[in-house]
Amino acid sequence: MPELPEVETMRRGIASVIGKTIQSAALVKSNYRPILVSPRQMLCRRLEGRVIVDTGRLGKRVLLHLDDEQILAFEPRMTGLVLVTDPPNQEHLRFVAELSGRKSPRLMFWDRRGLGTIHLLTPKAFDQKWGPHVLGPDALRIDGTQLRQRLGKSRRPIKPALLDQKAVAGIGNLYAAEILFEAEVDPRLRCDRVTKKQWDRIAEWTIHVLQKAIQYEGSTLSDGTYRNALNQSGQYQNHHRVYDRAGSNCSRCETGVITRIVQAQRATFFCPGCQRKKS
DNA sequence: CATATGTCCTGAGAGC
DNA sequence: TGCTCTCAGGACATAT
Repeated sequence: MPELPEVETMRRGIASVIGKTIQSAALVKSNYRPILVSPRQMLCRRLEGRVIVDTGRLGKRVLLHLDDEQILAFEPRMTGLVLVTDPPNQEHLRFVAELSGRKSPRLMFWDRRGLGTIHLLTPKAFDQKWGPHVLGPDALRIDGTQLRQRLGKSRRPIKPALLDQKAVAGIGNLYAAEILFEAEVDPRLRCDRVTKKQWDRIAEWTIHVLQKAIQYEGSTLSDGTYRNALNQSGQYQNHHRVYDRAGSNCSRCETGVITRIVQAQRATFFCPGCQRKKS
């Protein structure tokens, strides 16, 4: 489940496409749900001949900035991968762009479950769809004041609130759990009862946890889907302290047992010993 | 407006 | 062994 660290790793992994020209592009799967590709018509033709001038990331999306100012955006959602090497299989390959260069480089989008999206957007359309009025600040640049402004009056529990991309962009289910563990905040605590100090701690640990996860090239869970651009597993799963560790002893308080609960239809992992509801 | 729930999708793993 | 069923959680549509 690509969240910010996995998407950032993908972005870094495709640096070699910068400066290359898209010679041809094709949507591979004819049965790919049309709503997931926008525009439905002409997308590939509008790409042909364009130069990729830069890569970027917006929350959990990989961006390619083109020389005509259009932006090609890949949104991996659950199982999507942006690749410059062979995908895990041919069956779920969704998009291929042939690029200029001696080694005939390719840029591909592979997606086993097919929930991911591909968008080609003008700057104006991009802003309307994902501008600052839609998405919150990037999680790597968040601070406690911003979090408190955006969530401090909410009655939702803090953990599902951190998944709200309008509040802060890039955090998903896995890292929300890790962040709250490090910040020692109970995931069930209502936002409007989180103290200023706690918001600061949550923001600090958000940046720290995500940076660390980027260093380890993201988390490859037991289904093995997530790979970096060189088709290698991430390593941050070996550093998870709560996620998918129900039943283990807490690595911090040594007396607590990591517990799995369900919040807003999503699994939450935490240590009831050291993430106690306070304030 | 804020918040909750339903939907899409595939394949791993559980349980019989 | 082989079948059926549940579950995983991105973003967004619809309901409350």
